[in-house]
Amino acid sequence: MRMESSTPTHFIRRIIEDDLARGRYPEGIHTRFPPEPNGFLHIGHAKAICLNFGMAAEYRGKCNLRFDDTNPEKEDMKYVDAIREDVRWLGFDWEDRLFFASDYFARLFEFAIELIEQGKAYVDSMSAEQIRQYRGTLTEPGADSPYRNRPVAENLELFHGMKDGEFGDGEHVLRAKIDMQAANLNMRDPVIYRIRRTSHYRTGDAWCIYPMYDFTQCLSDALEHVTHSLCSLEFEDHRPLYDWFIDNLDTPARPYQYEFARLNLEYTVLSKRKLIELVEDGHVDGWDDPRMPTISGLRRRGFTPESIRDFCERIGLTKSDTYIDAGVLEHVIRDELGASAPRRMAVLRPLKVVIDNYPDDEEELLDAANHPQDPAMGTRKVPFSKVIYIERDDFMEDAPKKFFRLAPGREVRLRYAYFITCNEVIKDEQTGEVLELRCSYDPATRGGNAPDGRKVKGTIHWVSAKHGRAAEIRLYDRLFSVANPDRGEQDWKAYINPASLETLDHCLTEPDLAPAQPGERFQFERLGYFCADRDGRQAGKPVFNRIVTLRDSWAKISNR
RNA sequence: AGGGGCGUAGCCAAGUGGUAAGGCACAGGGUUUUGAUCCCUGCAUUCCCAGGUUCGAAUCCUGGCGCCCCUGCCA
Repeated sequence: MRMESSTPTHFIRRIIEDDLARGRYPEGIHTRFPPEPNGFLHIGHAKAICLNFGMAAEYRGKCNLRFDDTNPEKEDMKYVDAIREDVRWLGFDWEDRLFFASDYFARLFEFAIELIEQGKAYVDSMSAEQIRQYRGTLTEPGADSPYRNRPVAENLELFHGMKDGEFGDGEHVLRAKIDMQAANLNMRDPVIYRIRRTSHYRTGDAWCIYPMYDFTQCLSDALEHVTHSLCSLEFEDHRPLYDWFIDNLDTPARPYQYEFARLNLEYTVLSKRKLIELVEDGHVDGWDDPRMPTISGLRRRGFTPESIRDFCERIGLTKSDTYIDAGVLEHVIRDELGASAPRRMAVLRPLKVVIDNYPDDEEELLDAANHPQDPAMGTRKVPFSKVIYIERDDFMEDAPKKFFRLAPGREVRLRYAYFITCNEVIKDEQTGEVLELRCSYDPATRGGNAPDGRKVKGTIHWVSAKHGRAAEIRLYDRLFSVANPDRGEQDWKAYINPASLETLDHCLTEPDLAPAQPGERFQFERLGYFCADRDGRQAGKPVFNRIVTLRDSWAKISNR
């Protein structure tokens, strides 16, 4: 149950409340989510999305979606489309505030001119290699570029020349003139414009110079009147630079940057580079492979927007490096689906059961509740007949006392149906494999209760052989076999779990499941939560993804 | 001549000088036609360490230790 005890507070919320209390933002706060459209969003981005849109919603402010697209070499429209879809799917709305840094290229250029005119930026004509050498190191100061004191007029002429395509890539860059001795490397005359003769996915060949992140981010924030610019910890060192541009330029607003720790999740990786590698090397089936920590992967797996928002709320927000226990993600989806998913029966690994004393041609429809705690979800009819299939795991020939399921001579309840007792085990003479069970049923127990008050400890699920429908079911396990693949002795890829996908091709479901639409979620009783996959359309039979298993205390007991 | 951050339970995380919230996980018990759900109960004499200030310290001071980030014309 979500017995939330007051919304958890965190330092960002405190900063905002303090600002509001001081009356600093009579128009309300303004945040933004600024992804670069060079890949797909993952659960780590969800944390930032929930924070930015969440704070805006909570304090009746606004949140923009802004594509930070200043590097033409990596960006593409297909990513902006995917990102828009993912943010919207998560439940957030940027209304009419969809922005692109590339729309600011002209204004950013003017800001650069303004800096040059003030003598606070210069065109440097050293090579990338030289610039690196002049930058110094972590412990040694940098040295001024010989071009550092170029006259303003010359800088202006050169910068216009850069813009007009008079130079090749790398011939010149524009640098902010700050302090080559600064202890903070970011302040050692950072490059703010570079020449790149590459078509931009939005501006085409209109520009051949592109602004750098540090210059773009703060000014874009200012242009959009962002009040609280929230980003991850690795940009803490960039804050002085962020402030420097804002302080030295005539901007329409004064945004402030605050940093929080990014998400790390056990048993997966959350870096764009690694995710790309998983896709390109074929370790997974694409960006939306249900094993991927991408938003699209989680969506296809069967996670709901609500569960992901709940996750982001539960993990907290601080500045300390964290590794979130994989159990938290499992918990949020179980929690939601436990309350909302209709129950159905499906058998993953069928074992034939013949009920000898049941009439050969008879069949009947039994009432089954769609949800044990929620009568409002109604009931359905489940067909029953002489031959059924049960889960192979629900039968043991030599069962320990603690095993409550079916075994020779033991009686169990077939959910919503009858008590049955196992009388005979038919095995393959060669292999010893159990082929089928011969059982008898007690007609008096129809519906699952014995008039004589007799109790059975086990209740198992089943599907009528005659009425069951074939289905393919995909079981997913963790993508990596260790909690922190980044932190091991070996390369992270050495820890990829080779058994992260198990496809079961001969599953049987109750007939009600045959028309399941892609995206529909169910609890298969006693097994877990499952989501119909789009592949079912082509396959001609339904395909279900296992979202997560049910908690299984028997597994814990039997593993001991 | 390095700079910037962070250390509270297995994992997260409240706490801001008044005697360690909460969640996940885990363990035990109860209810149960899902070994599910739900409901109880337990789970830090102590907050990275050592000194100090104080009637009183996770909170303040001093000194250590550990971990993360920073030397792209990426973001």
